[in-house]
Amino acid sequence: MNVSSVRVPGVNQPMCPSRLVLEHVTSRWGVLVLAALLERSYRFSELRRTVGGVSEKMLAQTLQTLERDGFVHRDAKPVIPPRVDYSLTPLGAEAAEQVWGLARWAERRLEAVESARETYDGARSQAAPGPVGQA
Amino acid sequence: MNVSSVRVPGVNQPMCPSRLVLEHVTSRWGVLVLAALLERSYRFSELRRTVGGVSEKMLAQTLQTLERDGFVHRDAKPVIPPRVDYSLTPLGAEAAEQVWGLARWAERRLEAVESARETYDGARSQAAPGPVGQA
DNA sequence: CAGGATCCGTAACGATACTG
DNA sequence: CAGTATCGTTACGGATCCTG
Repeated sequence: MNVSSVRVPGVNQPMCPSRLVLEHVTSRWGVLVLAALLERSYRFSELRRTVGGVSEKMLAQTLQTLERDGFVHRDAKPVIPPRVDYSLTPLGAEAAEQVWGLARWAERRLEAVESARETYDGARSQAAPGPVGQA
Repeated sequence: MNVSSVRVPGVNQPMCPSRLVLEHVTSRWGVLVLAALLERSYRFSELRRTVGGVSEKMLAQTLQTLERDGFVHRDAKPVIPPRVDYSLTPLGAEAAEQVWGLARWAERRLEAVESARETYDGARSQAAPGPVGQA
């Protein structure tokens, strides 16, 4: 795969298919769901509480996407009240470890990034004096 | 960092800051820009052509975000017509290799994912008979 | 040529209500 | 409990115009 292999004339056209997989696992809730399931399996609303801040709709949608891609296994027990357990497949565990690795890298370099941001923002406020203006 | 460290009551609240870094580097154009710059430095519209399908606005925005995070170096030469070269900082090279690694993983597992999707889609069409209905 | 400002359509997202 | 359906909002992304 090389960078030029994209194909996006108008809007969200296909582009390279692996890009889609990447977007699924790095999606806002995808990362958190994978990370949570890396530890153990969860039920739906249990997962919802654990992740925190995710709507039912988005959680369901995220789980379906991840299930369709073969990353999570959905175990729906035919009981009343319903009980559904979600867990990682081997492929999903791989995915989870990948994104978790990336997340840990981001965390390790967070200080460097924040430092860079301060430098950047500082340099910009020189050009456009703010409350500290030395006019 | 653990999954519960998120904080998103209403909308796009802060959550864990490393999540932001992750979103920047895995963003739609962020990945492609980093990947492109991994090979060599580029000028603005050169990069625009290389990535393909990115609008001026989004490319500028992506580059600014990446520059602010300390991932890309912006070298604006004071000439007419303007010439601006973009390249990776050491930190940016690290980021690029990380996401590139993830992208390559996605590519390696693409077949497994697509196979999983077929299984998933196939199973669903059993429940809701389509054009192949065996009624 | 590099990019800022503006306008606008789309689609992602969140909240709520409802169903099995 | 585990979702689906609907609706309103928002912000993301693209096209265009314009300036240094």
